[in-house]
Amino acid sequence: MNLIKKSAIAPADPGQKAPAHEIVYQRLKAQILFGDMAPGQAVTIQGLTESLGAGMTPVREAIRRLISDGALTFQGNRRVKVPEMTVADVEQVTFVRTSIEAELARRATKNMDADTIQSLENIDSRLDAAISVGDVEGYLKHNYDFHAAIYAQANAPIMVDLAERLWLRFGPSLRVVCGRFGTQNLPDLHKEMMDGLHRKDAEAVAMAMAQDVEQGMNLVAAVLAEQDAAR
Amino acid sequence: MNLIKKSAIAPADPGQKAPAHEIVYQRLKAQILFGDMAPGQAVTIQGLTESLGAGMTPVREAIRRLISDGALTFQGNRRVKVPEMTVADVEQVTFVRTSIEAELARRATKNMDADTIQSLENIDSRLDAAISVGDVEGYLKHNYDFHAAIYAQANAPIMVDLAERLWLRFGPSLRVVCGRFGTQNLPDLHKEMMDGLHRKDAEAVAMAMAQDVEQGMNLVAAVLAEQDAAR
DNA sequence: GGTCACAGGATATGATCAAATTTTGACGTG
DNA sequence: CACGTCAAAATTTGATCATATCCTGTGACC
Repeated sequence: MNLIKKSAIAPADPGQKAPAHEIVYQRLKAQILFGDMAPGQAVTIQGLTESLGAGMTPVREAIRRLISDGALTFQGNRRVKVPEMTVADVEQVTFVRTSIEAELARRATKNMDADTIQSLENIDSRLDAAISVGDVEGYLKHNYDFHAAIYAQANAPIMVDLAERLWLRFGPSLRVVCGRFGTQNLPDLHKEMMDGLHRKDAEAVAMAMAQDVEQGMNLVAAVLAEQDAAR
Repeated sequence: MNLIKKSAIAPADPGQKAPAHEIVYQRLKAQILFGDMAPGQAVTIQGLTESLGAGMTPVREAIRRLISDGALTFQGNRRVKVPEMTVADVEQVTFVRTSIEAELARRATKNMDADTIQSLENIDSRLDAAISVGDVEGYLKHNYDFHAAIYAQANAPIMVDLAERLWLRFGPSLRVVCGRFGTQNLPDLHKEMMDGLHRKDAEAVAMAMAQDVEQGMNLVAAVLAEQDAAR
């Protein structure tokens, strides 16, 4: 029997149970969500096999999933790139996000327990800290975590799945927004949400969520319009 | 220029430009949407390579895309199957579909031209014909086409994409509904939509669409509840 | 400016390895 | 003696890789 294990590419991986294509997918997803990818940037299979140390097949599968998610686009010729949103795209995303995420917030409020509220407070503190020191990646991560932690309480996996898919679409553009405005000038309504959660006022939380979403999307739209005008 | 075309495996297909994984994806999607797949049915890669005459890689990629679409589920053990919806799932799908598809109908009404209205009438006629003869597959196809043709006018690709994704989720269950109730007893509000389209009354069309969606989803929920009760 | 060859990259195949399910058989118990 | 339980072999299916083939865009050359 062959006792020599195959070359372990991933260094120091505690949970090596997940298949390679899953790992590749998660890593690419994180890169897209948290701003390592710029809109318009080309994505090549062979480039990823090197940078991620994985084979072609897992990378191909991960890319297909991300294309289906809307996180990458397939440009007829068989090249793949990070999509560049248009103002019309932002408008559609805004409509759907407002609808879905407000409802998720509403449902989450009803299931919310004290422990989760506390951990939300913690996440929001870290978020504020990241904002104050201009840590863009930290801002993006904690902001995502804040929303995700709320939605996780909604007990609505399908809606969460759809919401996540939409985040993947505007993730790269959010990075651009941060580059343009800096983290200091990114308002949010997290405090209002926390108020509503403490009071168990589902409608207040839903409304705050809707406004939070709209505010964020408006910033994205503004940057895109600015870019269009400059061109 | 090379005038000799590459060996065409598929016989007599004018558009042989599509790559294998795309063809496999489209065929599986159609099978899921139009009822060739039963909820709970196992999907094996090797089975598909045989039944579709394709290699493993294209089949794998198509399956990943469909998993991302929610049309198939990945059961931890790395097996794949057609998902079985729960009542809670139906409820979530209903909420989102109502919101998105009503809005799509609203927007489509504003862009609707006479030719498209005519072709909608034609589709609806074929739909009625399929209903009256109990042609389940025809019913599913034409019903889908009717909705798709409306949404195509909305000029909102992202929302259409999301809507399509939701159709893939409940497609297999719809087949079960037809098996339970027959096509005769499946009401719809297509006539009301057509009325609204002729009058260019976007709100009326949106409301009819919302009711149509809700009605259909209620049937699915009813069948699922029945199955749960029987167990 | 048009054509052709070349290079980079994507697609597709089959082989090989690993994991999970199913089959099979042995054993103990009622 | 029949049956149920458990375990290990065998088979089925999934995951990954290396390689071959094909497409697309580019640049050299006429």
